[in-house]
Amino acid sequence: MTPRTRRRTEALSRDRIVEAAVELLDTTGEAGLTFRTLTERLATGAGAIYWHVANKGELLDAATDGVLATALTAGSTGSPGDEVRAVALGLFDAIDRHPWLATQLALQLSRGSVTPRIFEAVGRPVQALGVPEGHRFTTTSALVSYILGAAGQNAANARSPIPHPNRTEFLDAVSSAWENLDPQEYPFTRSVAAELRGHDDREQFLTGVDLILAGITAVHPPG
Amino acid sequence: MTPRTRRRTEALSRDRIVEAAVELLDTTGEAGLTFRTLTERLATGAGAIYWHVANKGELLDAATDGVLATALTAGSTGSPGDEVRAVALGLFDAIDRHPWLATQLALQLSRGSVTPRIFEAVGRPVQALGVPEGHRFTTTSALVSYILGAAGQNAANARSPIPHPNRTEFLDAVSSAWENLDPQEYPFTRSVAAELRGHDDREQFLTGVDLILAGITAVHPPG
DNA sequence: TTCCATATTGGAACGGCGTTCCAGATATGT
DNA sequence: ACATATCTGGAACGCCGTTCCAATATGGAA
Repeated sequence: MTPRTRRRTEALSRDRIVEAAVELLDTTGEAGLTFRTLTERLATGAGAIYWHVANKGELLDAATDGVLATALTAGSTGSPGDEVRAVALGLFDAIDRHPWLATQLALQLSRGSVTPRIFEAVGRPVQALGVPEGHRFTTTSALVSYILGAAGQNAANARSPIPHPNRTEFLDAVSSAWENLDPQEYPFTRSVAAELRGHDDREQFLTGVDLILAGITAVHPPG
Repeated sequence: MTPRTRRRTEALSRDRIVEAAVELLDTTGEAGLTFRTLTERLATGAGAIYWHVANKGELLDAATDGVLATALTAGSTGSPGDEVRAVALGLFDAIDRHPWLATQLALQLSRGSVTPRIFEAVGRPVQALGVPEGHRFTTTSALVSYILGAAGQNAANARSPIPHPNRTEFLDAVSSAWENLDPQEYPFTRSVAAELRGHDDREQFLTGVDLILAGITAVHPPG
């Protein structure tokens, strides 16, 4: 089964290309993935890559699909509320690990298989929560919007232009900036600058999920 | 006051450049704004533009600032809940009119003056809603996340790769696609495909805002 | 084993992008 | 009026995604 003539390097394949693309995206950011860096990393030429992948968009789609698949494999254990939290956290953490995911999800939501996958994962526990027919689509949409919006903002912070050595220092800087805003124009923002300091992103994200869950049970009381 | 020697064309200025950029973004999309189309539109050279604007990022920032300013001028009339709805709708409509805003807001949220402006507009009525100190930052963040997430998804649909002649046809196509999904893997998504048909984006967006408002009053009962 | 059609590869080349550079034109202060 | 600072237009640079194609590797038929 071993080919008589051994290849110089491991055979190129769509999977190997996508894997390298994800690695480049994770380590060097969205701007770090170019066909030139990719050809260098894979020790090949552009034409070879284009034989396996139609264009950069398809490459990004494939990268998104792969990462998303592992993010959405949540075991359906616990109450519907717990499951919503689990799915939400799965997406949040995936976007946190791969900030480029936020951009891609925003771009792909209109097409492709991304929307149904996310919708299914969030909608199932929503239905189990007792949301009546006719409200399930809207309710699930609201949750998905929040999840992607919050995770996206988090990702935006992650790929901030100015890199910050540690999180405390970063929060201090933003908090101080808020405290120095014009008191006439920004009274509220100034007043919550202290709350910003030392908050945990994940925890805050979950609090938001709970807020929406509370709204769901308030609007659609169980029983 | 009129200069002795009349200019061939109206004098170039930062404002005129930003104005042209917004127009190009609105009419030809994010990819339609290039320094070449801009020089053509303004009948000048690249160097002239770079004299007034540092780079493309600053140009996009300025365009975002301008559009956002008009979007956030909401008269504070009505109950706190109404005001939250008004601010949310203002942002939603602005992003609907200028789909490129969604991308820019996601990019700029970490820096610049964008975050405080939005935070202030949303946070003031949140405070008026009776949310106690220590919860205001998190609550406002949740609302902002939902607003930007939902509006962003809407914008993604707007700049869909395949242009759709009318909305009904577009919804029919997506709805049919959902109904044809694998029954084993996508039972929920299939079951809500009908709800997708004929829904109104703005209305659905507001329903989500109300859901969160209901959650806020449930978690922090007034009085 | 030899041969050939097909599958795959590497790299040169193309047009378009953001940006830089600079010679010249235009405005301003004395 | 002239010297200085401001502003302009366009050529050129390097990088991008993508296309094209000659060269190579592969696998079945003869």
